[in-house]
Amino acid sequence: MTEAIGGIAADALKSYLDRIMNLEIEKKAIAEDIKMVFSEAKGTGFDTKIMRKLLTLLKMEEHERKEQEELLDLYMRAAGVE
Amino acid sequence: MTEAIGGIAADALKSYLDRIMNLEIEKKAIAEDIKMVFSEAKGTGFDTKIMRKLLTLLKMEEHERKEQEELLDLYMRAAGVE
Amino acid sequence: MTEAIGGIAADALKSYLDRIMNLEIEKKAIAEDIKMVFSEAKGTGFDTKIMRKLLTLLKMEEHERKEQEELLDLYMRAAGVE
Amino acid sequence: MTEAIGGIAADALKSYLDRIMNLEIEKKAIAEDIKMVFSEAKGTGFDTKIMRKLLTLLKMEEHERKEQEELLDLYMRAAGVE
DNA sequence: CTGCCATTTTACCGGC
DNA sequence: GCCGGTAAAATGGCAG
Repeated sequence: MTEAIGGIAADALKSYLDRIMNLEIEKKAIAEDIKMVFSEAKGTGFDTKIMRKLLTLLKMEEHERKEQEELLDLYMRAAGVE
Repeated sequence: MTEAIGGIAADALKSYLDRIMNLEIEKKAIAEDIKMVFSEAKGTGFDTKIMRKLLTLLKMEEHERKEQEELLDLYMRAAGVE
Repeated sequence: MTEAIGGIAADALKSYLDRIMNLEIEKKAIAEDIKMVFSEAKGTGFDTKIMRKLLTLLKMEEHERKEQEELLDLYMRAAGVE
Repeated sequence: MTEAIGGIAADALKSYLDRIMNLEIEKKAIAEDIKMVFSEAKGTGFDTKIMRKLLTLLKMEEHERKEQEELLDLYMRAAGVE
């Protein structure tokens, strides 16, 4: 890395950084698209917060979900929540 | 043929969820690409940690520039310059 | 605001900004303390993620909680999740 | 006298939750104070939006300085300067 | 496997 | 009073 300044390495580095930045721009654009879909859904009366929760659950395996619920239940009882 | 379940347009909901899930897949693919570029850079001897720091600095400079412009805008508006 | 530069208003502004920044420092310190408690809890074997969920639930009114659950349920059925 | 519920030290859990909740109350109080300062500033004719922008710029400059130092550190280490 | 960093989610504030 | 954007918190993922 010490020869990076003014050498071939510097060009390579710039190239890598450029590629990354461009990809990040693309990624950001898609994130925008996602936001727009949510916004559209909201405009037709859907609750986006619930939609997000639903998406999370869809990604989760069932046993994983059950496990979490049980643990939460246990903690609630331990904390004295009825 | 929108089937309503409990007052919810089921088809519309499914469509939104589908679109979002597909966009998320695309986004993830780009994230993978970024990772690969880093990995390639690492393979040619670059320090990814330094690369990341450079990227954050570059982004911050850009962001700062933007903030300053916005501030100037606000000032002008506050001063009655339309 | 246009007389702000070099006038009394500038001093007032600085004073406000200072007060705010100091308060933000205090706030941040407390946030650190909270993190430390979580970290301590984790060290004695508790699952901090579940603890956070529990805290959220404790802050929520019961009817509010029920409402959200029912809505989620409705959406799940609408989306065809069994 | 730690009572165990399902293998959970109930007293310990309650204690952690209490400490966290109290700290959160303190934090919230400071947040209120900050709000009051903004409100006071607004009352004397300042534009809170501009104030917020200034604060973000100030924070960003500080942050950037820090990042640059860290980057320099990294460079030196990469160059074998310990 | 632990700590760090990015992304995501949540809460807040100001405007309409 | 809602809604949009903006800052803080929390979750998840990654490198070391």
